[in-house]
Amino acid sequence: MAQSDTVDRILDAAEELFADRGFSETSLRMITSKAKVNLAAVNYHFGSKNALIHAVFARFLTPFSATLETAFDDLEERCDGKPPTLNQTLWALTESAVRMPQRTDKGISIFMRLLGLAYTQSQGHLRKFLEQEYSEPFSRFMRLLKEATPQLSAVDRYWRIQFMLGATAFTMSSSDALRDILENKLGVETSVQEIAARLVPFLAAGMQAEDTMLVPSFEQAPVA
Amino acid sequence: MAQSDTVDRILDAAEELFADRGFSETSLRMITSKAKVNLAAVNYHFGSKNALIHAVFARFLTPFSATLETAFDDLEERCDGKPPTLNQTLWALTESAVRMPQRTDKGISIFMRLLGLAYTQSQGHLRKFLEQEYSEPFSRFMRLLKEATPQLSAVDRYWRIQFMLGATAFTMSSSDALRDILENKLGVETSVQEIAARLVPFLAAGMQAEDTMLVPSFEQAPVA
DNA sequence: TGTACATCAGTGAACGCGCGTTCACTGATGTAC
DNA sequence: TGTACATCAGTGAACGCGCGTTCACTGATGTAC
Repeated sequence: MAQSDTVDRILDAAEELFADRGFSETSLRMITSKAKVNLAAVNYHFGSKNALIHAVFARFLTPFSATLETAFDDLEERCDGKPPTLNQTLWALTESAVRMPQRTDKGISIFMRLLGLAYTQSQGHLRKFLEQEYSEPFSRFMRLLKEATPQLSAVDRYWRIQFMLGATAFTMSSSDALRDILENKLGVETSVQEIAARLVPFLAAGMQAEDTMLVPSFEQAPVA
Repeated sequence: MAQSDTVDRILDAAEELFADRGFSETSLRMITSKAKVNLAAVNYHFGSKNALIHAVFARFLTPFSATLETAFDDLEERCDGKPPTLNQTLWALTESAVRMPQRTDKGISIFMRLLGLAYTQSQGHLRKFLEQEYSEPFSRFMRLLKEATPQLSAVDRYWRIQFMLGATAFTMSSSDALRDILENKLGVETSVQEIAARLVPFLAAGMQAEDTMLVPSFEQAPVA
């Protein structure tokens, strides 16, 4: 074995296994045997299992957040002064994700599934790590969303952003399984790009929905 | 201790811990000590940890699916012959969930969070169990969605249903945490009912979005 | 150029721990005769 | 009414196992003099 592709082999194996099975369902023994590497190598190179999880995220999030920053820079420049629209903002994010240099062909779906898991599995250490390292592009995205939806109250906007995150994280995080079902049931193949192209209009429409609380038979129409 | 509230105490404790931390992060020792019950009692009454997980789901899904069936019956009767609208269908589901008799005040959010986890954590046995036991109301809901959105192609509808499920499962599954943030940041209290009241218009708008693929700078506008 | 030492990637085996599960047992209650 | 037995909920202690981590060690490469 060459000198230190060991680190990369561990990261590759861990990334795929984590995406497949979640963090606590993936043992170091699975990772090291998939990576064809000694069990102790993980602790030698990374220090702990948690630190390995952080490294897996850092490897794709660091370049992604850089790409995203420049995409937002470009967008704001093109709009000189005026705030970008919701569609433009969502597409800037989507494009950045799709255009990221991929290590493998299933790169994006692994990447999305990991993000979904980060939100979903209750790994306190990971959430803390992500907040520390990547709060900046996240806040910027939130600011752009805010400027693109001035008609929404803060509370409405807050919840609709959660709905968007949910639809995205959930769909992308199970997209391999979903795509399989779709291919079997409907005989259609779907790329991540195509899913994104379907998702963005859905999200944009949801974000901009009128709050018509004309509800057939609900006890009391709640706050508008 | 009385004769067999043991079973219920185990179910109560398990339900709450699973919702908080996920399945594999919750040990039988946590459950039995929270329930103030002997460790061996879980295997005595349920047979295994997996069977306990199934029992937790069955306890709330069985009455819920009954409620849902009658809600759909009512709805279809009221519409006599014509297919119910998307809004009516979504509200029938929402109302059934909200109206379910609750064991505790945080009943619904636990219930929603468990459903989210079921989708999200890769517990093969659980998915199999749910498909076996509750496929009927699920298929019926899918059929109603189909009839309420005749303008959509099968593929579009498929993906948009995934987006809806994602937004719902994700939001509801972390709704306690989200609500806390909201109360701290914006000083607003939000009930599950209010979240639902915000979610339904978002979903309906997303489902009925026009597929305007007028995209600023995406390499190739994908299939419509 | 040759020797001594330091550094570093990697290894094999073991560590202690918490896990789900099992097993022999208890003690209360119900049933048969 | 009294005795023998069966049933059943629950218990305490232990089982074997897989986990993340540690530790003493190896062997190759680089550096100092």
